[in-house]
Amino acid sequence: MNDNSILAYAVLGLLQQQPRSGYDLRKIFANTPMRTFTDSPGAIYPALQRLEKRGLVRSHVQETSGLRRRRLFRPTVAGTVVLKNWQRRLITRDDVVNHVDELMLRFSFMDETVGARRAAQFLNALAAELASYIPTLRQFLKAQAQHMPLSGRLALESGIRSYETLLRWSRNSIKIYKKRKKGETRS
Amino acid sequence: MNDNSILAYAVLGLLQQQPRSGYDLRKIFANTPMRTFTDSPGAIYPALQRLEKRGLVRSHVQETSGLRRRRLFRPTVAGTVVLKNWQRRLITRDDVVNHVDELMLRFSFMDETVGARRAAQFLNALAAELASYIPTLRQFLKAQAQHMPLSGRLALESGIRSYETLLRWSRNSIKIYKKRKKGETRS
DNA sequence: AGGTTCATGTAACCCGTTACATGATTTC
DNA sequence: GAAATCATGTAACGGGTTACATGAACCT
Repeated sequence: MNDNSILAYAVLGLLQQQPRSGYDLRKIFANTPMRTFTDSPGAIYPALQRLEKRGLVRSHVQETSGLRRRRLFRPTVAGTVVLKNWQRRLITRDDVVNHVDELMLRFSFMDETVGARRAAQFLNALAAELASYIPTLRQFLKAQAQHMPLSGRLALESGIRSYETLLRWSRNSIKIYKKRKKGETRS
Repeated sequence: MNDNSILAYAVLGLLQQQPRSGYDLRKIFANTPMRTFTDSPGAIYPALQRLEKRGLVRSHVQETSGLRRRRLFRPTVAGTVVLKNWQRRLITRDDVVNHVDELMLRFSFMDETVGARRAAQFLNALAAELASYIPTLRQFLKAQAQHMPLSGRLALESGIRSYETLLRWSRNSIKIYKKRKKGETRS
């Protein structure tokens, strides 16, 4: 079977927090910083149907009195497993080059699913991959700068800075997890 | 007719620099920081066919002696117009939220197509849109932080920092364009 | 002669986009 | 009772992904 789409994983992560309807998900994708995901019904409802067909979520119509009919979805045990396995995948160069958004999505639900220890491990792996990737970009820029127009050079510089910011963020976040761990063992 | 895909615009921009074959493009997408684009033949060759069907590029087989046959593509006048119009589009909130990559691609060929003045205008518009968008993210984080798990908070913080870095980059780049302009008028 | 690289393609599949459609419930 | 919102769907379309396929030229 195929891998789930990134939208499907976003849905699975949100359902992990609490049961929600398709419309609930659409509202989240429309009104929060998760608006990078589509809130189109033509994407959400088919995605939910696929998840259910694959046995990763279960749904039943809510039949409380006076309310509009809502189909509530919640993850199955298999769905939770699939979500966790996705989050625990090794971080590859390809992830860093082409799928940073997916990496951040994997991370954003980690506390609630695989726990703080795993989250910190994830950050360490991410920092390592970034620390190895960034120099290759800097090297390319240095070698090619003279042959590139100003806008091209600047565009590349922008990409590099973005990765550097992400590296600083991940190192800083690692510290925060360490601090919190200390606080917990003491209390 | 439909808009061209972002891959199609990347191709069009590269052909604007010099005539290239599908294989040339694949090598660029495989071996340079433009590797965010696919180098799959199943994407490149159909994209070139569509561009030709739409009259935006023209191709002819290179018939030099002793070489492997190569189909060289170059933009038509219409293709150049379409590329420039795409680059000159107004920057929207939606661009900043969902299509930053496309914005950077638009910018990266600007010197060679619409010129330095337009590039500087683009940066000003980008900085303005970012300066208006970032506070809404900060506000959301402040309001929701207490209801969010640590990893969720951090993921959002990462997104905000990325936008802040982009804003700093654009302001810095504006300065560089101003400096270069001064130098040119003086010389 | 055989392997590698060059070079160009095709076809099935998946899924997000866009647009349309329907009806119930709340609100004024 | 009209408009807005809630809520869930469907269908055509486009284009990237994956995998397969073919053959010429170059290298050893």
